[in-house]
Amino acid sequence: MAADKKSKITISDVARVAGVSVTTVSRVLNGEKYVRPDKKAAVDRAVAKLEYQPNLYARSLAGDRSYLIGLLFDDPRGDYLSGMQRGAMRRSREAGQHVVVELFDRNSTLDQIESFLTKLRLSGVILTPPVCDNKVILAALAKKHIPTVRIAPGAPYPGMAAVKIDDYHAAQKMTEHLISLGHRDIGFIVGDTEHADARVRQQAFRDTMKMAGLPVNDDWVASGTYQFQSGLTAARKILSHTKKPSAIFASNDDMAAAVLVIADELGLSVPQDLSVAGFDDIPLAAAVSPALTTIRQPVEELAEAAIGLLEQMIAGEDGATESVKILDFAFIKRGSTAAFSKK
Amino acid sequence: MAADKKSKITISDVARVAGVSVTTVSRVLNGEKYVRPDKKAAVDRAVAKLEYQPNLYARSLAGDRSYLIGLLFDDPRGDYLSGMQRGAMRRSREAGQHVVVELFDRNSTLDQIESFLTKLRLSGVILTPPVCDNKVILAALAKKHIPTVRIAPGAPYPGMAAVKIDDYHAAQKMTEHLISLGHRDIGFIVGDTEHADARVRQQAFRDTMKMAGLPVNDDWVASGTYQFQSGLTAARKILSHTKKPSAIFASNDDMAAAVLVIADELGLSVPQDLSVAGFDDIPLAAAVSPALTTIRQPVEELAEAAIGLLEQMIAGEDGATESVKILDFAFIKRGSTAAFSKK
DNA sequence: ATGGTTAATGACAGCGCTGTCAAGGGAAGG
DNA sequence: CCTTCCCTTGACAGCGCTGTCATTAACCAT
Repeated sequence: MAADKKSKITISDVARVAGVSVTTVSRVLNGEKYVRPDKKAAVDRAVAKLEYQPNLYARSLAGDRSYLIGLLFDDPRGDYLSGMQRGAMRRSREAGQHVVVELFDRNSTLDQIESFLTKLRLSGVILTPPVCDNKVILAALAKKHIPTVRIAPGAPYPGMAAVKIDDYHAAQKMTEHLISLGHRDIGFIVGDTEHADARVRQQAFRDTMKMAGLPVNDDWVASGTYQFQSGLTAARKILSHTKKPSAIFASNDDMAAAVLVIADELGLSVPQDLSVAGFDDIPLAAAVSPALTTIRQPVEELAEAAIGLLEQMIAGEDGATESVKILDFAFIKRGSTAAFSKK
Repeated sequence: MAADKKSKITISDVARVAGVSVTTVSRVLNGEKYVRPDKKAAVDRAVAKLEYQPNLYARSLAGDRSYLIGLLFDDPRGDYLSGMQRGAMRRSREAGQHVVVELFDRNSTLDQIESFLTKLRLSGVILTPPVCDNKVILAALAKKHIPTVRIAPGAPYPGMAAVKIDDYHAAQKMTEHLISLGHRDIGFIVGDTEHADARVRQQAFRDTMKMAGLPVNDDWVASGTYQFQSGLTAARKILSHTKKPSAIFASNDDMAAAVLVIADELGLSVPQDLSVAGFDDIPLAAAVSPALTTIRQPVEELAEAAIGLLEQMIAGEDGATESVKILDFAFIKRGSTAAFSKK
């Protein structure tokens, strides 16, 4: 197209070309009412012709708001993060916002957080687990009245929206799957209980076992941290007992993959001797052998939905603030689970 | 619209408390010279006392620069991205900058890129593969004179710094490892040749084989895209021939993991019947069974170094612009490679 | 002393935009 | 025909900071 338009063009250039005042241009840019259609058209034409780009910083300074959305996280599993970002960015672009990422771990101080927030004056924030349940951060956000959407949070937090899948239902479904295959001795690896979802998944497992009239043997329940390494330890612990379960349900795929490795070490073949189930459907799940039966979380969609809610909140739509959006999960049957066969 | 907390404090509040002019405060804030130590101290004290946070947008507007660093990528492997970000963020925070992430794939238009750049007026940009070799993006960045650091780029680009490991040397080392184990029939899976590193790794493999006086059998060279899926196809192709190689070197871990799966399918045991080598040392590499012998890229360090270089470029240090920083890789020996045993 | 530098500081004018307010014009109401 | 009210528009004053320039103090070398 036009090779180069160098000197930065401003709103007054647009005003001149469109034959209106800068105020009117500003109105059009911000979609305010009280602008006659013909003027609006003239402005739109001028904007297009000049390839005008409003100065983000001038807008932010004058309007006392920003066009930046913060995505705060604390070292989530890599694949989770990446999908989340992809979704958030795609949606933000449409909304004229940009995504600033920031890392907060449990060592972050209140000062750091407040400093970050006041400095960037974010127009909205998305919190991923486990930051979404970090009291300090939540309080700081609430105090500053920053629109916030939490992804897969634990307990609700007043004034903040949330997006999640139904972890309980999903974990229940997986447990039922194992039971329906004839397994009665089922082990479970708990995730990082700082994440609310880890607690819910465990609860669902226990409830479902109880409903089916099956006991949960504590020898076969081990706690992990959602990390692969922790899965190794947990699996070793569970499979060290003379009487072993015929199936293990791990709270996420990383740990389920670890079970596979330990089973291999112990000469147990999966799924003949041991069925293994995971959760999340990260790429790894399909990459291991046998591939993992798991639950798919629509990660990108979660992020997109979060940005959508944020937009509504920023726009001041009342309902949005307290809404909780639940997206569908998918049960993925692969080779790591099979019917129980006594031997 | 709740009446908010403490009224925002500005630079003039600081000036008043410190008993100096706003200009002087600004000088201290920006580390300019010509400020007497005692005044500087007074300002620092006032800043601390008031917990003053400069308004990012006012600074950007007035100073015509931003405090935002862009991290552009095009769907890199998840683990790579996550490490990259962690490193970039940690270092940026120290430098008072923030990281904006943005996705650019091959469908992004020049318009989108220019719009993004002029709107955010980034103070610097980091490019990850394969965006770092995207002509369109590079040209846009160069035209706007935005300080840019490329990570693992192909050919050098004038005016831009780069950070990388010595891919050639690393791939050479891996090839030598395989040869030293007694393998003579070695297969190779090429990565996405849009990434410069994929081309270099392949070249190193071929050169090293030649140096050792070993032929490269084209039946055993297959091309992939760095994705796990493509590794499946490539491995199937290579192992479909009657005469099979005794080792396969995949250009990254995802594809190496795929080789493991196919080997299992074909009843080949690793490493007894087939040695498999990867590259990158992503978490998956240690999670599969047997764990992969691979090359570790110091991803976070690469990102940190990139931000460091960016800082220098932003500060206007001459040498920085053209510098290429090479970080060390590490050779990781694990269970997937073993001495050749004829059978 | 005289002039020539360099160091240290402040006054002030914007940066490009939005919020506010005042004003003009028409439709509706009396 | 005059109000009243609402729609439509533009002038203008900042938002909080930095760049520029003028000014004074301090220091050297004549």
